[in-house]
Amino acid sequence: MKKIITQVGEKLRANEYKLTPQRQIILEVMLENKDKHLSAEDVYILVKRKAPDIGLATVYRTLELFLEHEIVHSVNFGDGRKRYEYGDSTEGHHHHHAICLRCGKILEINEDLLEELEKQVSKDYGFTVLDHELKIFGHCSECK
Amino acid sequence: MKKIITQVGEKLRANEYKLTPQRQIILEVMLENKDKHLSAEDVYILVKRKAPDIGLATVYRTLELFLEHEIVHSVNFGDGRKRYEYGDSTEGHHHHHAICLRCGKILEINEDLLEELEKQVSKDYGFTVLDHELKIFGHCSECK
DNA sequence: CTAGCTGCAAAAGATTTGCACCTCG
DNA sequence: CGAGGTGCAAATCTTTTGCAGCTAG
Repeated sequence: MKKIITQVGEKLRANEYKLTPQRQIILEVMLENKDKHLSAEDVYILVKRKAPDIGLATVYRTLELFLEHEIVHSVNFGDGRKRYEYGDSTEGHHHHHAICLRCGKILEINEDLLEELEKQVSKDYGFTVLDHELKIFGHCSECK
Repeated sequence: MKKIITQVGEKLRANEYKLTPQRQIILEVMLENKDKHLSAEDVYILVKRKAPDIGLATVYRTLELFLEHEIVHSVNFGDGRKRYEYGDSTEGHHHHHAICLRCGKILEINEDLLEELEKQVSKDYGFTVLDHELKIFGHCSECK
């Protein structure tokens, strides 16, 4: 994990940004909560435990910064808040989400069977595909 | 269109809801703007032209009511507001969206090549798929 | 040093809610 | 008539912004 923090620091510095203690702590929290789809507020609460003086605005600003630098990516489950997850969505190891409409549980789907569809779309619409996001709605094994 | 309005009226009445003039006008606007991804505010502006006395709260309440009764469905493009479109997403004629990251244009993708993936997901995760939503990000033919 | 950061509080947007009055069925 | 609807304004919730002081490099 130390290594990742150093890498991120370099990535930011290469773009004239600084790796402040606050940013480092937010990064740690994101790393400790992979696959958790944290909202800005969630991150704020977790970060507060390590650094009580941090401000909510800093969390928002940092997450947006990380988003631009593809350190995190975001998903929107339609519940009125943006959620963030560690990892670059353009690196190809993006997963999809299956959302249970009864219990609200979110499963990670790690298969990527969309290549065919992407090819089709670039052919038919002249669209260069950079990323995709798939949400599947239904009932999980426990709820049906 | 008259026919659709009557059908919706019956659907609502069957559930103890009323088809008021306001709701009817909102429905008309949705029908006249299929495939347009209107935000609540967009709908409000369009509805105002036909019925200037309508309130924004009514538009919100009505769209949520239509959503529950599967008269409209909603999409979220991550721009901080919910968008609505006429049509039931569970009927199978859902389309997908290709979003251009340069000009913001949204293309409708009408192919449905996700059946394979859905089968895979029900097999591997015991998840009953009811609906899905796919967004593709990239550059459209004009922007690349 | 100084451009970039931070915390705080205020502002901005989107959506929801309380309430007194109105209306569909 | 009465349950459900409506408009309005106020309230709520998430996210953004202005600003004076702070700090990484």
